[in-house]
Amino acid sequence: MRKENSTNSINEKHLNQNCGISATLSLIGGRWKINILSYLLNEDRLRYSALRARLEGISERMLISKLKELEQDGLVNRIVYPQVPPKVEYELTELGHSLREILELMDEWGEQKEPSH
Amino acid sequence: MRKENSTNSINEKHLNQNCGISATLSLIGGRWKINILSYLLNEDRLRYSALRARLEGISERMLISKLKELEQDGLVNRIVYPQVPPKVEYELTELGHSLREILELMDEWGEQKEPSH
DNA sequence: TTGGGTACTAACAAATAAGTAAGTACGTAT
DNA sequence: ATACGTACTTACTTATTTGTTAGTACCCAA
Repeated sequence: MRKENSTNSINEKHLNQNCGISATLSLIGGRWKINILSYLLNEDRLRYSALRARLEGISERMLISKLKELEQDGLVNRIVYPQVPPKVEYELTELGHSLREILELMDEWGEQKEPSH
Repeated sequence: MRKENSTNSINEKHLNQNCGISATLSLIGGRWKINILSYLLNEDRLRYSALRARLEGISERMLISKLKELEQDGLVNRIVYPQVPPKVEYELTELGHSLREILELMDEWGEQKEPSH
């Protein structure tokens, strides 16, 4: 779905290869990923439906799509229980956990920047 | 230009108010901002033309637009010298400098994640 | 045989971000 | 009078992300 050779994606690729920050942002950026990561940091394992309940306003398409990206990027594990109705849980990988400090710093920074505003 | 009451922007606003990480990301996210910030962290003050030279592939429209956003968000100061041809320098504000630790962590994380790949 | 619960999928539409190309302004130098 | 250097601006196009709506699959239980 992404155009490999648009200037847009060439620029992105180039920056990701030359700048760790860009590379990091490309994994955790976007509207929902950090929230998914945050819930998983605090609650260990969560079922798909539990995540959906916590992420107010997210659509199923977005949730699935972001979970899939996180999984492909090695930040999240998907655990399938072979039963009906289906049960699927998500948890952070070790790499995912290693984001904790960064996320906590960003949270502090964002909160003290705008105190209740 | 932004639609105040699209679901998209409502979701963003809501998250930014309830999550420091989202708020932080909304200030430093996107394709170019972190690179601008990085150069200013390392080189103190830079002229517009110096920034443009460092940011390979950026268009003038993007550079100006990102600088303007950074300025409006209080991360960057714009210093105008009243002379012709024009001379304008950019530097980080105190708030901008306070991102140093976060950016350094993200850089490390991004680099060790994918060692030369 | 109809409906329920859970985790998805697919086709489409809207919104936003990023990029392209061509200009503007204004003193100064030629 | 023309051209130059610097920091922008404008109008427009393309790319990418996000959201909407309506499904699917599966076994079980009534």
